[in-house]
Amino acid sequence: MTARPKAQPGKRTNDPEGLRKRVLDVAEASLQARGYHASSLGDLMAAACVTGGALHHHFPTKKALALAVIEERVAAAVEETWIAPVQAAGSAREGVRSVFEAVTAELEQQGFVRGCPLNNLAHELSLADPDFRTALAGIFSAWRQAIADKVRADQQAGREQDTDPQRFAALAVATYSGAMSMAKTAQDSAVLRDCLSALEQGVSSARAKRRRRVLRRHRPL
Amino acid sequence: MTARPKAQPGKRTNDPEGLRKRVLDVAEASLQARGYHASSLGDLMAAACVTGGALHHHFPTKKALALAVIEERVAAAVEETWIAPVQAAGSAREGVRSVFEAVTAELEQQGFVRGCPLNNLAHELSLADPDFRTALAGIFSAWRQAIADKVRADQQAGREQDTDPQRFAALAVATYSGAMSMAKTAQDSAVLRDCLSALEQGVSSARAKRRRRVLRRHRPL
DNA sequence: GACAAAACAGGACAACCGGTCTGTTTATAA
DNA sequence: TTATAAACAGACCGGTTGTCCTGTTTTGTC
Repeated sequence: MTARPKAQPGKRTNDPEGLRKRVLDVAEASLQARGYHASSLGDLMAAACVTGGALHHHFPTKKALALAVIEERVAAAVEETWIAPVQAAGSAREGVRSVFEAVTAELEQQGFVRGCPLNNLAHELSLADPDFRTALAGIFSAWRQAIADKVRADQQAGREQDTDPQRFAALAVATYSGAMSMAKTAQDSAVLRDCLSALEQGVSSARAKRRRRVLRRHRPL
Repeated sequence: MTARPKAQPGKRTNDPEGLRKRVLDVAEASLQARGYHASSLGDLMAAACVTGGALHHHFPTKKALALAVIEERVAAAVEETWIAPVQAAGSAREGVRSVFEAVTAELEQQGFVRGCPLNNLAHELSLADPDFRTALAGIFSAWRQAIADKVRADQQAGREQDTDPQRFAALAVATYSGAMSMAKTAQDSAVLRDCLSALEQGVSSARAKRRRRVLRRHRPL
């Protein structure tokens, strides 16, 4: 049984910020787990222990609530798990690798793949509403931009001369998004490791983590 | 105004297969455009000119209908646009490239990005229902398998010795899925080209789409 | 033609959803 | 204290959803 915040009917204390935070917490979790259309305001109200009047006071419509989650929570999540670590890393390549590994390790530990919040909502809402689409596209853009900027910083330090910043960033984000999509569907994070390995060995050369098997014995004539 | 099939109330002709096909057509389009939860059976019935009784006769529940779309239509779409072309290509790498280019060209021509049907549904339904998840995971698996098999065929022909089939396939599918996700959100297919370029030049070297450059001149100290 | 099963028509219904509305309580400032 | 607005409570409503149910028609078979 999950602990319910706010219960005593005795007294009441106005706490707009706290209530707003509680609603956003619950909404963020529900949007991540069930998506937009499958999340009902009734469930959210019950989970956050908030009445309809209070909810409507802070978020006039369901769309407004979801938009707030996207702009405040999803964007922050991308910032926290991707942008900041990449900026703090020794290089763009190293940053991407470390985020991949950190996320993979976290997924393996908790044994359940919830998927990328941004991608989850992007797929469901991009075509449904232009406001949603714009907000989500902005987060994707900032994500790629941060990685591309890091590549440019590397280049100014004399490294990564042959790497196109924009393309590298697009590939990193796309690979991560797609890998998380598969991991979520298969409920198995192994594909994330495969993708990271393939990314690192440059798609073409392998030599791989262990000895590759040669077996160039029988070639079809 | 879209043309409505079946209209004359004069006579009626039983056509189970045709009706079923019409429903699946409409359902496939709606699931692709609006997703599962935002697609109402009422709209589908109207669009396909099918009564509730007929719909219920062929598909007892909404879930059964969506499952049929996934197993018959989405799987077929992946087969048609990815698996078959890759198998028919001269090599795995060439196959991946040609599909990327074909899809990109098609998107640029129609000026609208609907996204990948498989990924769209995977994000919305993977966590919602285990039956959905299993069906979608199977398609992802077959997709990767086909690419990996092609790499193995290349290897038996003496090529791609340093490529890990499984990892290459995972990277190809993930990159495509993620790129489509961004393209859909931004309503711009440019990112697909970026990803393909980055994929082809092996992530590490840029110097444009031809000639790999070696230049192991300055190594970071 | 008789009969059974499949194919289809169409209404009914209960549950639910999101939004609105009115009223009450709390905080703020004069 | 008093007025003023923000913060919250809680019931209410119209519309929609997916599903079910009872009939009717068509089709195939003997």
